[in-house]
Amino acid sequence: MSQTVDRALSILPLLAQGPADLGQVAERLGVHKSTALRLLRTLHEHGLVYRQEDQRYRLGARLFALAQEAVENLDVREIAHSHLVALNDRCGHTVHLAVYEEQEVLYIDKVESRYPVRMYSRIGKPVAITVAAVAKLLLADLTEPERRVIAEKLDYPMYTSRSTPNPAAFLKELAVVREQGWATDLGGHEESINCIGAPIRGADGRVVAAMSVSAPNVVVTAEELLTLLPLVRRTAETISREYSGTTQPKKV
Amino acid sequence: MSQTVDRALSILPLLAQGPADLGQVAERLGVHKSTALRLLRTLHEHGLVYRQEDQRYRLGARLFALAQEAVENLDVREIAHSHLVALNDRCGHTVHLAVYEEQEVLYIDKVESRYPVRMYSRIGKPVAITVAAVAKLLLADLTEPERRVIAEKLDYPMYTSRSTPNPAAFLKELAVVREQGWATDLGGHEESINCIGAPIRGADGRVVAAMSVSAPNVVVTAEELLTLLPLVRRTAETISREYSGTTQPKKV
DNA sequence: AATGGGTGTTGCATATGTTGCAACGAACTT
DNA sequence: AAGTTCGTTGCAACATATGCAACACCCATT
Repeated sequence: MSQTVDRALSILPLLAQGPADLGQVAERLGVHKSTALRLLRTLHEHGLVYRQEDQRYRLGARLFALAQEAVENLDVREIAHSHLVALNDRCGHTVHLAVYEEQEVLYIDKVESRYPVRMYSRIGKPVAITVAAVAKLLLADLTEPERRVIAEKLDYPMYTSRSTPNPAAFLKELAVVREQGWATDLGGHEESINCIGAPIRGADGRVVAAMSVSAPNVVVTAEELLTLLPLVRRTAETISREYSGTTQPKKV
Repeated sequence: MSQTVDRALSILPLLAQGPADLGQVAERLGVHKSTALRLLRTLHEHGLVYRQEDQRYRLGARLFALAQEAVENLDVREIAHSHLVALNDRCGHTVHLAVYEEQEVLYIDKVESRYPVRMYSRIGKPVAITVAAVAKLLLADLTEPERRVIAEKLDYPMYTSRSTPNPAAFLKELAVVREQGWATDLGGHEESINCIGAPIRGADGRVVAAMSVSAPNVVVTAEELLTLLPLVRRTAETISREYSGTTQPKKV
């Protein structure tokens, strides 16, 4: 809606791919060098862009700080955190919390496994949306037309032989998840890693977040992991209740 | 330099403090509501701002993704990571990697402690600059006038009785660190937590990053932690060598 | 040494894009 | 049903961002 701001913001994803000099930025933006310079300067003043010694620009430090503050202000995260830690204490595995936002699912909290073999993931990292247990839970709660539209739009990378292969399979899986109220990812993302997850609901019953427990085969088999399901579901329900409680007196 | 972009970007730190509605944003920005609306819309299109159900705006998901991509593109981090993990394997404690940028020191990587008692920190979080071992290392490498200017500008919160109290003490500490080539934080941030750190240098000898090992008193005493110093310094030197190697053929 | 291409940078006139206004609509209170 | 409050839209006036051309600078080449 605002051309100038639009151009300035387009620089960010561009720099996310790697550092670039003024000429490159101007070219890829389709504007004159002097224009690009002024936009970059403004971004720089706000700390979103950093100028390294070789004069090239890259993303700046304030971005981290902003993302940091943002995540700490999420209500669900705050409420859920202690419960996630408690769950980790009991089972020892990696625990994740994720939300859905604008076509993306992303982790907003994580408690690391106590076992030496850990799975790779990071807060803020977009989730493998077609296979992750938390993604299935969050998408399963959308309306049927929404689910169809998104399922069609997605890519279906075959991380492993057990990855969700296409929209039809994904929609079917979402229906199952919706029905049973929990989800799994059995080697669909990484051959040797299994997850089980459960939804966290707001006062109106809608899914506001999803949590999961992940563990590699070498630590526990899929069957053993599934025995934790009741515990995971109870934890999710506890968080749901607490979250509903605090948000019931809906502030305006 | 660009008024429109400047205004738009000023919205981000504003929303970092918590969600706000259109009126609040317009007021705190000092512009008309319609103007604020258009800026917010542009930010929204780029995913930097999210509109929650109650119509209020808060920071959006893409911020995380951007910060994520940015951190993964840092050369030092990539080179250092495996060494940090190896160090953690050997000693079990929390390992941090930090850089200095525009008056701030921030963590860009972290390997969690294997012990149940962990210290709180998060990648992207600005470091307690007056006490942290990594901060001392990074600042100690600046020129003398730079150090003086920064030391004067900083706040000196007394986290504990052993926190650095004022600019003079800080400058003195930096001189020591600069001389000896390593740094400590013995209960200066959290009474019960000690850290030891070492610098990572580029080909020209300048400090490009700093790493540290942190452990709470309940796990190891400060003396025991100090026995790890040679190991930490060796690791930092290994990383320095590898980093210098890759950046020697200075790209233009 | 001097020249040439490659950067990033500045001042300026033009016109493009942004602004505030006022009026509308929707949702919620009284 | 009238009265708030909030978000939204179209429009005309103005301020602001734009591209240009010229400059400054650094490095490599001759």
